[in-house]
Amino acid sequence: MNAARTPRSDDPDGSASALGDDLGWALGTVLRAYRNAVGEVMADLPGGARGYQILTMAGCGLAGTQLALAGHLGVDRTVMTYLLDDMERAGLIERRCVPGDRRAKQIAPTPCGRAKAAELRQRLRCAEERVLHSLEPADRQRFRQLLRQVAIGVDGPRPQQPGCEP
Amino acid sequence: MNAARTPRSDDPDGSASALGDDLGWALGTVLRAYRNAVGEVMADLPGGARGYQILTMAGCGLAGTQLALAGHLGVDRTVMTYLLDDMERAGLIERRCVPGDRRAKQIAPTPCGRAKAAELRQRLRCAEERVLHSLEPADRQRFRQLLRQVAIGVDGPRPQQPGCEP
DNA sequence: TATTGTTATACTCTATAACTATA
DNA sequence: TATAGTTATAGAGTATAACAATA
Repeated sequence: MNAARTPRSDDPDGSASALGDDLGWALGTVLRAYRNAVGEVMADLPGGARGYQILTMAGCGLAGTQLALAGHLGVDRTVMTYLLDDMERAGLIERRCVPGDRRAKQIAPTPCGRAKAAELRQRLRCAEERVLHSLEPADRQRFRQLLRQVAIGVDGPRPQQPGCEP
Repeated sequence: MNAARTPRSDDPDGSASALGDDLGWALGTVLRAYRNAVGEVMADLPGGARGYQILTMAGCGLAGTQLALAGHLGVDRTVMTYLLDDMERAGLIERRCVPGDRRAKQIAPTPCGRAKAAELRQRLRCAEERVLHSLEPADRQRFRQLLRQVAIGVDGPRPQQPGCEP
């Protein structure tokens, strides 16, 4: 099932083993599949999957300011403005004043936004499971856990690996 | 370590547990980190990480025609034309005639392209490991394996999950 | 008639720069 | 002076449509 780790005579530069270990290809392929699967579920939600993520964060009271939200989602603050404009127009979130800093805006879900997120949650979960259908249930949980650990860790320190940049 | 699965009184709609299980956020975050880490390694390679993937495929003799390559990489065939134009200009690949179909082009690496891919392989692997640094070595292998299994499986059948679309 | 590849064009997404208002 | 947010503009990346050559 795994690509061979030992060099073969017809593969002197290790291309073959590199194929199966290409993290970039696998990540890109899975994210593309995710977008396809989730796209229809999120079709009528402003911002799509990202709009859902904002609603979820805001639902936990963890959204914070627009800048914090932009950092969490990995987009520029200007993108966040457009995104929140759309969501506010749709009545899903509201911009509240932050006590103590009149520049910043606190992002909070409206009751309608909460309801929408709760409605989508189940359908999203199903779409996600379809993406992971080639894993057995136990492996799906394991995969989710590992992926989440990687995602949380990427903002942390990036220690030099031994044997790199010799 | 895991988000709570049981409903809590201050989280009636399950937002909190949904946070840690959001596959889309985790995938997006990890892919973004991957691009940041790998970007500098692939800076001078036409097509970046995608150019590397093409070289790797072609190095194994698995690249096939431009259309097959485009499908594997998940891009439009027109994008593939531009991409291969750049790589051909840089002397990394060449378009060969396919015996039996004079419309199609077989993509093959030049010796220079092979050497470039081999040179980048080690540095790429190091960059990838930095992205995965929050996992222990054993978990990194496990994660790579699971991710690859998902990626390979996404093109297969998408069976209906029980409990979905009721 | 359908398919492979190319070219020209248009669109989408995102970032950069300049601005206002606060700190 | 620096920061949060907005707006206008420009850029990168991608897709759509039309085309030529071939099946």
